[in-house]
Amino acid sequence: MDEKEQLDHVRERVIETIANNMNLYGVTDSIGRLYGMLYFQNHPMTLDEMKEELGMSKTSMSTSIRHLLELKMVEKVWKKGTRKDLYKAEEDWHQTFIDLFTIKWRSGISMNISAMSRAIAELEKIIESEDLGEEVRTAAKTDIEKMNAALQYYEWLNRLVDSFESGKIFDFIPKENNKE
Amino acid sequence: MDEKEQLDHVRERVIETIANNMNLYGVTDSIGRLYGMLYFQNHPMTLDEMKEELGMSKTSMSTSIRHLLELKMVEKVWKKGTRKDLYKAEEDWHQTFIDLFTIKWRSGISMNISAMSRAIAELEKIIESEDLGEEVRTAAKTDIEKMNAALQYYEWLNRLVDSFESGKIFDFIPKENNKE
DNA sequence: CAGTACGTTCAGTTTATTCTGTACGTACAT
DNA sequence: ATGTACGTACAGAATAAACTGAACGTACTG
Repeated sequence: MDEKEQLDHVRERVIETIANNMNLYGVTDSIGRLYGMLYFQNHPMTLDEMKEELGMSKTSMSTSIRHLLELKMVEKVWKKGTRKDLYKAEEDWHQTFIDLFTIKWRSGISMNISAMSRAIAELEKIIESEDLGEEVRTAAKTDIEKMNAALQYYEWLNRLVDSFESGKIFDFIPKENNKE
Repeated sequence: MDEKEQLDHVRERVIETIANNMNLYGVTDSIGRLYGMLYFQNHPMTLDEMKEELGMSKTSMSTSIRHLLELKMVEKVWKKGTRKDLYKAEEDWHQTFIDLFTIKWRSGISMNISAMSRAIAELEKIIESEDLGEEVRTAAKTDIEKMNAALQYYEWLNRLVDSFESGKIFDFIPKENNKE
């Protein structure tokens, strides 16, 4: 068997594994495959080249790349002389991981925090009502407790994401493992 | 307006927010809603009660609960006297977060690590071939480099998940925030 | 000013996922 | 044993997501 073929075959298998893994990040297989392909390509690619390489429509390449751009897994590259847009894969996966978390989680967290806070305030107002059945008051109180617990969690999560974003997480879990 | 209604309304809104957020964890809306509902219910529930409460089929409840069980977001509760299965929501969200990560990521990580390792070994074997075009050799070498970088990332991720699973992450990011 | 080479929007189609109702198996009760 | 109450497998229907090709807008080219 030809070595070039072997090489391609190994590459493809690895790309498939990467794509598969990227499901965990909330990314579809085909977008994952696109990323994997770009990662092993040693030069930025145009949409047409991607389309060619993956045998998919240009539309798909366009939307997939946009998706990857939003997640900062891919960046646009400028090259004079060509009118086509060029894209390359972000190579630092630690950074990719962090960006992904930051982008996807941050807004969700803050939405939850504000929703919980608002809800707690409303429940506290309800509790103040004079004419209130005892069982309703108890229910409101336990709800408030649960929401406070949730709030505490979201704030913890926020601090976790902070430590990702600032890179401080690497003080705690270093990129290089010295231990073994 | 009746206070009981208000209470229910607030609760529902919060549940909706939670469900929405759980998308980030790779869980569908309706499963998220089921979890949220269970979280605010102050007693374990049967499948029939859930079905009633959410207005969905019992089949859905059964499969959704199984899903939540797998993620350890819900646990089965025993109560003598009834033949029905009872389920309650895991209340500690920090723990839930950790379990989720551990369960969903661990296997993916190790699959990737082994896939990468195997691929690297194969490429190194290819490089050893005497009759090998120079450009193929170079390509193989850069691929190996990229795979090594990926490997380093996965090992980092594994150590991160370790710190979640062991609870050591809380030494670094404490559950209670003392700072502000 | 055409003319061409791009990327992207949009509507329709295909494919995958979620949801439901019926049917089934098991375990307990009588 | 017979009946009943439960959870779940399974197949089909409803819903959502991914993918495509044609049409469009923009920007560069001659």
